Amino acid sequence: MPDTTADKQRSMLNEARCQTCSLSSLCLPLALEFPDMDQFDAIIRRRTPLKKGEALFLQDVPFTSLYAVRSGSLKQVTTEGCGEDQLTNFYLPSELVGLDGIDEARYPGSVIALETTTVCEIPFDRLDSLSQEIPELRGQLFRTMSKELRDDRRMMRLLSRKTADQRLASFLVSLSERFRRRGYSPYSFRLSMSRADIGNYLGLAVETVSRILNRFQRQTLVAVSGREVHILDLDSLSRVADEQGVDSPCAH
Amino acid sequence: MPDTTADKQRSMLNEARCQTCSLSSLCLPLALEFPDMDQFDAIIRRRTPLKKGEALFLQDVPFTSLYAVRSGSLKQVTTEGCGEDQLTNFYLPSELVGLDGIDEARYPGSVIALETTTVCEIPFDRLDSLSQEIPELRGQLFRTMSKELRDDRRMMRLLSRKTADQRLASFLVSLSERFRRRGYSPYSFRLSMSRADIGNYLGLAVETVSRILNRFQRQTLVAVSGREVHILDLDSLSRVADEQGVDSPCAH
DNA sequence: CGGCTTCTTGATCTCGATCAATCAGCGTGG
DNA sequence: CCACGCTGATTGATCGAGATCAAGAAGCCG
Repeated sequence: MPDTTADKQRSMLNEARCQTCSLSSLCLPLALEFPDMDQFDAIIRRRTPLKKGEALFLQDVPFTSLYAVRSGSLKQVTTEGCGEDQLTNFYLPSELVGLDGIDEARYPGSVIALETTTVCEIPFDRLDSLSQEIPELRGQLFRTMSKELRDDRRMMRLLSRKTADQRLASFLVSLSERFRRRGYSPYSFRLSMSRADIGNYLGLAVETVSRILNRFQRQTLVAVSGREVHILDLDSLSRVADEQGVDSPCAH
Repeated sequence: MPDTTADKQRSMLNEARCQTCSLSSLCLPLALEFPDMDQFDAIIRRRTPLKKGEALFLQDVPFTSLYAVRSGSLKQVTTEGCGEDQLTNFYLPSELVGLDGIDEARYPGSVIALETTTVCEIPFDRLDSLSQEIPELRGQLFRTMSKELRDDRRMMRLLSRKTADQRLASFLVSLSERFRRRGYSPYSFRLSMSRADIGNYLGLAVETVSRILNRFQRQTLVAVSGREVHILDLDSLSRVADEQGVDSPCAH
C-alpha cells in the first residue's frame, strides 16, 4: 500500500513536469526551449486533484496565481449583487484560469471543478519576474490574454445576435474543435457540464437547451444520450452555427 | 498663417508628450516615474487627427500597434462572414485600442472614429521590449488587459441576463462613470454614437433604444434631446441597471 | 428648400422564457 | 435487492418582451 502511494506520488510528479507533459504544445510554456522551460517548471506548484463540485478558488478571494488545467474541466461563475449567477467560461486542459483577476487583485468569479480535475498553480509574481527574463514567455502570456479577449468578443456576438439554435450549434462546434486540438475525438465526447450550466453560459433556459438538442438529434446532426455526445454531421452543424438570415445567401 | 500652423504644430507636439498630457493619470504610463516616462514617451508616434467616420485601422489588417485615445471616441466593429456587423466596444480618451489583435497578428475588427479623434500610436514590438526593462510598464499592460477581460465578462452578463431597460440604464451609468473619471460632468454629456450603434452594442433594435430612452425621460430619470443627455437621477438609474426580479428584494 | 440619414412612434408577430408536470438516473439506507 | 427521495432532464402549454414591419418626423448639409 505505501508502495502504491509512493508510485502514484512519483508518477504524479513526473507527469507534472512541463518537459514530459502531453499538453506542453498547447500550454503557456509552449514557446520555451529547454533551459527556459526548466526555469518555468521550477515555479509551478502541484495541487492535489479537485473533486467534482470543489472550488479552485472562490469569488473575491485575493488573486495570487494563475492555474493551467492539466486534466478535467472547470466552470467560472460570477455572482453579482444578489442576482443569479452568470457562468462566464468553461476551462479545458491546457487553458489558463485567473487572468481576469490580475487587475483588481482578486478573482472576479469562483472557479469550480466539473469533474475530477488537476491543475498546475503558477504564482503570478514569479511568472511576472520570469517573463522579464524570458521574452518568449512574456509574448505567450500577452498572446494568451489577447486570445481570450478575442474569444470574449465572439461570445458577445453570440449572445447578442444569434438564435438559440445557432448558440447551441456554436457551442458544440467549439467544444468539438477544442477536443480535436487536444488530441481527443472531435466527434464523440462527454459533456462535463449540466444542461443548466450550458443554458446559463449561452443565455438560454434549460428547457430550451433540452428541446434544441432533441431537435438536432431528430435532424440527425448529433446523437445525444445524457451527457454523451456524438456529432454526426459537423459540416451542417457548423453551417447552422453561423448561418445568416434565410434571405442573405452570403457571397455567391 | 504659417505662424499659426507652426504654433499649432508646436502645441500639438507639446500636448502629445506624456509628461504634460492631462490623461497621464489614466493612461498606460500611469505607473511610470520620470526617467521611465521619457523612454515610454520616445516610442509613441503622433498621428494626424481622424475625422468622423474615418477608420483607425480596418479588420484583418496586420497588427502592429496599440493606440491610446487622446481625444474623441471610437467604435470597434467586427464583421463575421457575410452577416451583420457586431459592435464590440466604444473607446474613450485614455483607453487602449487593439489589445485583441496581438494573438493572431491582425486586428479582429475595424476601429472607426465617432467624431474628430486623436490617438497616440504605440508600436507593439517597441512596447514589448520596453516592458522588459520597466516592470511597472509590464504590470500596467497586464492590468489593462485583465481589466478588459473583466469588463467583457460584465458585458456577457448584460447580454445574457439583463432586460432592455437594464441594458440601457447600465450603458448610461457606465458612460457617466467613465466621463466622471476623465474629469467631465457625469450628469451632462453628448453621445458620440448613433442610436443604431447603441442598439448594436447592447443587442437591441434601434426602435427599442429609442422607446426606452423616451420612457426613462417620462420617468424623469434622464432628459434626452437628440444626442445630448442629462442624467437627472443617477441613483434610480443605477438601481434600474442592476435590479433583480421584482420578488427578490436582495439582502435586507 | 429639397434630399439625405437618423430618430421616433405605432401595430403586429415570434422566439424563447416561464410555468407545470412527468420522467430518468442514481446514490442511500432499510 | 428494491423502495425511496433527490437532482437533473425532458416535454407540453401559455405568455410576454422585444423584434420586425411600416409610416412619419426631425435633423443635417449641400
